[in-house]
Amino acid sequence: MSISTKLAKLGYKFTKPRLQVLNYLEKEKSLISARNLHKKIKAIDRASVYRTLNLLEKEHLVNVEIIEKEKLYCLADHPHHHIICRKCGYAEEFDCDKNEFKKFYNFSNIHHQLTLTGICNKCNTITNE
Amino acid sequence: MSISTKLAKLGYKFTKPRLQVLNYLEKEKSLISARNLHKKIKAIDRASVYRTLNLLEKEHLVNVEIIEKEKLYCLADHPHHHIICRKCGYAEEFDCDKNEFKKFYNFSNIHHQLTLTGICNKCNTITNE
DNA sequence: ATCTGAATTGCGAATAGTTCGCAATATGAT
DNA sequence: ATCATATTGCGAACTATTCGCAATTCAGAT
Ligand SMILES: [Mn+2]
Ligand SMILES: [Mn+2]
Ligand SMILES: [Zn+2]
Ligand SMILES: [Zn+2]
Repeated sequence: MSISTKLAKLGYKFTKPRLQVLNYLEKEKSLISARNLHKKIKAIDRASVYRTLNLLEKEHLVNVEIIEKEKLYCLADHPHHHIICRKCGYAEEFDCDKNEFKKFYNFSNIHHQLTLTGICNKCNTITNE
Repeated sequence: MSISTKLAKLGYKFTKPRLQVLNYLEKEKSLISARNLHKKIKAIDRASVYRTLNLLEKEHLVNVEIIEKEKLYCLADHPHHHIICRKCGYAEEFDCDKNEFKKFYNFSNIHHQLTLTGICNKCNTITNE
């Protein structure tokens, strides 16, 4: 089921801002912040970008990672996380095994947020030459 | 080696604000934010609390988790993470196996940030009664 | 113990990401 | 087409954090 269909099923109206944000996220292969998303979609307001991303987050349709207080988003089409270069922001995905976190009997409704950061090969080379 | 000794070794001055922050963190069994730390140590300035925590973070002497855009700190005396109740903020620790993240050959100097959130037993009971 | 230069502090102003209030507009059910 | 209401755009507001800078404190040398 496409994400826009999911949104409709959840009772949300299918508006131009939402369409544009979804379109962009579907193209984007990496992580993107609200701020950069807004730069890319100049036609819609900053607040609408934030509101749409919040909605997608609430419905678990995007993954969120926080780097330096800024939320970074990508579509949650499959369970995964990212490792992000602290120098240049380059990101790679890796799969996520949700079962890993089943062991916490004292809590229910467990969510998890895992972010790895490092220095990518390219930046490492630049630094050391 | 005590943390204050470590700080001295790293060339930092041993000041009243730093002492007070360290003292408080050593007592604290849970996670605490800069804001709440400042409430507890009224004698020192907000900016000094932030500056000390940043210093401790840079030197890897505290663990940091971000919940709703606020950084939460605890002493990094042993490798661990927390699972935090989304309703009341109650936190439990769990051990961390750093070797888990060695597999990312394309990155060096890997750091990781893992945060679990859930609803604790107590809050779960309250909600359903 | 005093001196001294550098590190650190406190203060208030500034910043950055995000949210809010509200009037105007777009949506989709009838 | 009409209508109720969900959503938008705009600017102002909010919150955690940082910054600039003068005043203070620290630690090492005398
Ligand atoms: Mn991704
Ligand atoms: Mn802890
Ligand atoms: Zn890089
Ligand atoms: Zn709770």
